[in-house]
Amino acid sequence: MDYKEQLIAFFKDVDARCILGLSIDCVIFGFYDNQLKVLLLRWKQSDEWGLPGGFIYKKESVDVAAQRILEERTGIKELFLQQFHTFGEEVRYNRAEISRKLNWPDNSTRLWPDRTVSIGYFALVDFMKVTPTADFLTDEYRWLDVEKLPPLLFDHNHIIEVALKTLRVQLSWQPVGYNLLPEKFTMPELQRLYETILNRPLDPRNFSKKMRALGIIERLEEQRKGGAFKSPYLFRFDKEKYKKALQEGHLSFS
Amino acid sequence: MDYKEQLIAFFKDVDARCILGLSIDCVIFGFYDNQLKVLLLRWKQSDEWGLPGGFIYKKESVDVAAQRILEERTGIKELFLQQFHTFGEEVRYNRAEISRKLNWPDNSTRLWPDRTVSIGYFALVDFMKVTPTADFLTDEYRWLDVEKLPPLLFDHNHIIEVALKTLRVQLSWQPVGYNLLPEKFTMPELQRLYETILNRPLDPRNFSKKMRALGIIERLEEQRKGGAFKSPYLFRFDKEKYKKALQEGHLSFS
DNA sequence: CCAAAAGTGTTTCAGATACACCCATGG
DNA sequence: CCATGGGTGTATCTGAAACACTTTTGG
Repeated sequence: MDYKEQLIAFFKDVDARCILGLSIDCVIFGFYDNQLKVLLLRWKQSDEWGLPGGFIYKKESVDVAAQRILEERTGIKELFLQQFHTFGEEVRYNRAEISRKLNWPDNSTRLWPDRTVSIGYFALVDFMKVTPTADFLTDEYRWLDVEKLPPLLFDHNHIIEVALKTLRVQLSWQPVGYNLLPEKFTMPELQRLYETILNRPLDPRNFSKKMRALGIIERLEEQRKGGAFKSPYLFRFDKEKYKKALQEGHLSFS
Repeated sequence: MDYKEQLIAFFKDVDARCILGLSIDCVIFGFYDNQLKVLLLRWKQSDEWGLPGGFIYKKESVDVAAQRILEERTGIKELFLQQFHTFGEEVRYNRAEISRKLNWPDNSTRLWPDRTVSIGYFALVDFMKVTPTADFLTDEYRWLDVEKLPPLLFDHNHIIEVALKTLRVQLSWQPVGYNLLPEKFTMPELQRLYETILNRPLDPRNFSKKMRALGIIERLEEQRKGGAFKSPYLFRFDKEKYKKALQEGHLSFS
């Protein structure tokens, strides 16, 4: 089978097994190199990038489908995953344009629906624990800086914007640090994470004071060596206290 | 045509004009008699109540569909309307049970899809400005107190709960008072509204102080007469200042 | 005159902000 | 020894919370 035939078979299969006209798009956030990153996939035979996504089986809840898609793409089973918006614009893409951008044979989009409503989920993952895997339609993945995204396929730039906005608003009651950082981290790393998401600088004295006051992290004896400067202490989240603080609505930065 | 034939024709029409397997449910909040109310519809030939809802035309954005459905049910064109969650459980209703509850003829649900994903919207409306209208499937409407709802059709109790939770969280940055109250209102009425949504009492001195400090309302010379007690002053929102305060993130009750 | 609801000011406390210097490390 | 980033405490301000009595009205 050549690619064209494979594509047609793929869409026939989707039509048979999945709900029509409804899809899921996942904005997978990671934190690395002091930058907030999004996992993106490059579509086969093209230079076009888009979000990981997929379809919902006829007998499968939407949440489970999102989890499945995420696990397929990242290999992570337990992760923070949240529905944030459903995108239902009348025109979310131009079929001819997509066909051209993706270098698809002319009639391969016949089975592609006229319009698709997409349910957006965002996930927070520990960059280091992820082993990204491309799907049938794509053959390369990359973590891209949220602040420096190229034009993406479909309305994916818009979807990422909405996800980011949601993340900012929810920063006060979501376990952001817990999910985006490795087990051990330094105070400046945690601060950088919050600064990146909020997109503004925070005072290191006040930040550290607040984090320590909440009692959600514990300082380890270890220090991180290697930089040409004072070795920072390592910290670890106290999972229980973190959850409690979130429930009680602390962790807000106004 | 008897009801059975009408039903079949109705669903055939929906199938032809609308997106399959996707619907909209609207939680329409109103405030009256110091209680937060939801607009519900009674389905024809039954005693079962459910939320106003509808389907999305093939060439229509989901937001526009929600607006259209709301206008059809309330007669109001400009209203506060917001998508809050998409409900995609694998089993959101039992077809046989629904058929029985609604006293539908046995084969009338053939055209009814196996499962439907529903996009939830909530609206805040001025109770007095609404002239509710039943739709094809229903023949009576009623405003019910959110705290005293009977078991509703489908997963509508759950949908209302989620809407209410969202409303509570967003109370700090949504124009709740502006949309739910009539043009002129008293301070105790406004306070009662906030108390009802938050489901806890607020101190009248602090409340009034805060509202006045924000400068989003203006006191009129008029007073409301009629009660066997001191006549309260009437207030009116300063629309511009209200919007500004919301944008700046005031109006939070912690 | 009495019951019911409206109206109003001060004190206290907690959390947020502003702010600057010394320390440790590798090169 | 120097450049770089890490680490820390105090004073001030703002907004939230607690709290009780007087006024008006209709019956």
